[in-house]
Amino acid sequence: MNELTDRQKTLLMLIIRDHIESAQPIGSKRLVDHYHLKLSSATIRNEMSALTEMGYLCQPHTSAGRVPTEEGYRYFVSQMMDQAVLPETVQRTISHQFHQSGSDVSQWMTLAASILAHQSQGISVITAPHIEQMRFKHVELISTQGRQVLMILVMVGGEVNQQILTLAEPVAQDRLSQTAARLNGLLAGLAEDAIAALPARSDALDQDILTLIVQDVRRSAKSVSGNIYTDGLTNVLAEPEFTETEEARRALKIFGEPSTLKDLLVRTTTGGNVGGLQVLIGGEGVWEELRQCSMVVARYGVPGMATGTLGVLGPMRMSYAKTIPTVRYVADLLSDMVNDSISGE
Amino acid sequence: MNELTDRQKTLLMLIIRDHIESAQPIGSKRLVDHYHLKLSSATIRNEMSALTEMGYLCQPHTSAGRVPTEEGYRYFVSQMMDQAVLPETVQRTISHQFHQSGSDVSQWMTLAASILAHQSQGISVITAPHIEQMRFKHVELISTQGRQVLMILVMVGGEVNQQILTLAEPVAQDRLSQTAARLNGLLAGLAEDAIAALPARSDALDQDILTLIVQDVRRSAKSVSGNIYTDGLTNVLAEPEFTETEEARRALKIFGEPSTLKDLLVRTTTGGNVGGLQVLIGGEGVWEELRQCSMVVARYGVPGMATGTLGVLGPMRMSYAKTIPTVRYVADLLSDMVNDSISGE
DNA sequence: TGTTAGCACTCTCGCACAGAGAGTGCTAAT
DNA sequence: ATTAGCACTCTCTGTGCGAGAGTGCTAACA
Repeated sequence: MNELTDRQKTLLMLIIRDHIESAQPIGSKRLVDHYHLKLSSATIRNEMSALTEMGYLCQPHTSAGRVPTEEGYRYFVSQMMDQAVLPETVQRTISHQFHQSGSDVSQWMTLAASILAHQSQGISVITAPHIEQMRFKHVELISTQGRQVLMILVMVGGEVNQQILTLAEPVAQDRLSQTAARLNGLLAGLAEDAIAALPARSDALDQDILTLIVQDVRRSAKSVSGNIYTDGLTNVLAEPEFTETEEARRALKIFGEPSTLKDLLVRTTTGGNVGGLQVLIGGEGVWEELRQCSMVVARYGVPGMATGTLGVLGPMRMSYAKTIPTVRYVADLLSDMVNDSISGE
Repeated sequence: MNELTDRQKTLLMLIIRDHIESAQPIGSKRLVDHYHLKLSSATIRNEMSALTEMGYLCQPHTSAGRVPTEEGYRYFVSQMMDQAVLPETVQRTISHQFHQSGSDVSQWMTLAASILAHQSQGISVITAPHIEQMRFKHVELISTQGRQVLMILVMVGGEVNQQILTLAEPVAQDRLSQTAARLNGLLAGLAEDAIAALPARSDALDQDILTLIVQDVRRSAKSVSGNIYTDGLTNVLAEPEFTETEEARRALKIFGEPSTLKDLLVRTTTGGNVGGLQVLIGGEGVWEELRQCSMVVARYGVPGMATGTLGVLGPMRMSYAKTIPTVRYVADLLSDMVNDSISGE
């Protein structure tokens, strides 16, 4: 397959780069003029014709310039994947922003989504890190008036769940505190199944709370990937391929339903090893709605402990040269932060 | 101003209602046919001409049907405001959904945003309830490995802040618990200024934590309105007035920048009393980007204690008959929930 | 053999133009 | 006060034509 001569290669790269910028079909004459090539347009035409035959280019109609095919984009991406590096100044800016921000996971996520969207001019999506082995760390019971009790559950890794319980009858704060203390001693470091396997408690209140804790831990563990953060929805509306609102609508609708979105991210990255970065071009034949779009996705986190997915969606014509290194850099950054927050425990 | 005859009134209402449905200029003939009026098209034309002169209607061009002006919409809304009621079945569905959902504020918000967007086919926006007098309820300090400490701060009303502190030196969980207990006794029910006015503590750790608590409470109180929840961004893309992407983009861009959005909501509802519902038509001359849009906004919550804002943005042609009662109903519902959660303390 | 100049061909895009259709305003009759 | 009739205006749609851009092919050239 890879029988491209050097000249064809550079030509192809040039065409794609130009088309990404200009959003227009690229003609032979234009190419010569624009890049001061030492070749005539006729030669270029021959090469273009060859590239078209090989499936890297196509023409919207008989007498228009060439436009990259999905295959063309794939080649383009595979070629520039390694060499694309984020300028150090940008790296510093981003890392600075992260260190400025709070230490709250949801703040990281929002920030990362914002950075990705802004840098890539696309739509960014991130799932919060999912703790794969959810382990109990601490529970706190705070009485409010009457039978309402605020339960705060802290997991190893820093995830905090809060929930309001309604007990059968009012219980004094003292007793609640004792219960919490007992359970803290009992459950420290245990995973869901271990907790569920514990023998029944003699104290009824203990037992009730215990049941609720199991429920809560289980719910946490089940949510395949936590919350989804997204940003930059309006970025793509500026792109010429979306002047037809219908196209834009179809793509954006995916982001309306969180469940679909989650599904998309999960499917695209099942088994993807952290650090590996995937570029999905034109929906890869699977996602009909995204036929005109590309996604750059990566997993981040610590495998086996806590991982999440992040990505950028944009038109197939998006600036891979910017998006790919940005996604990679942010993924690495988040991995570090997750790592710190785990090993810090 | 209000010199409309009964016939003009019904005619105006009919025209606007029809235009909201059809999105097209309404002609005299069409009106007669469609609604089986006992009048001829010529009579209608005279009346329409009068309504046009009074500023309630206008024509896109000399020989097209009539389209409501902003003034026309205002009249329409003022007339139907009172009588618009949400069908009981819908009310039940909504209230059911709320009672099904968790007791977490962020869950309420997401749900409310989703319901509003879905019912009104517009873009919904809600600010989380802002506790106006932030009062301390409980603090919890949980040691993690090393000098990192997870501080969980609970406010009266159930708001929970979590934060990771880095102490100067490692401190055992025992000592942290004692500190927390001391502070809990000391600070219960106090507001920010009262905490700040306390005399310095003899214990250095106590003092440090105290300072951080003040900071945190202050930060909570300062965030004019908590998080912003929004939904239904893609709904409006279906509307014909947004086939020109440029228009859509301008309106949607507002929702890209949370700060702008917050500003918008705050400005539109300053001093607005809870329960009062405002309809802003065509940006009211202030919001250039929203010239083609309308907003239905309301405040909810308990004045002086905790309030928030919610609203729906849609094209000027949006279905006020559905949106207004929905916004009102959801606002009331949220007010009740906020009320319960406060008085329950 | 690879490259280039030239040329005929094709297809889109923009524009002008005409006719249909819808709606109006006005006037005169009821 | 209402209505029928009519002339007028304006948009919308489809058609046709010329300009422009780009191609593929052939023949000449290094």
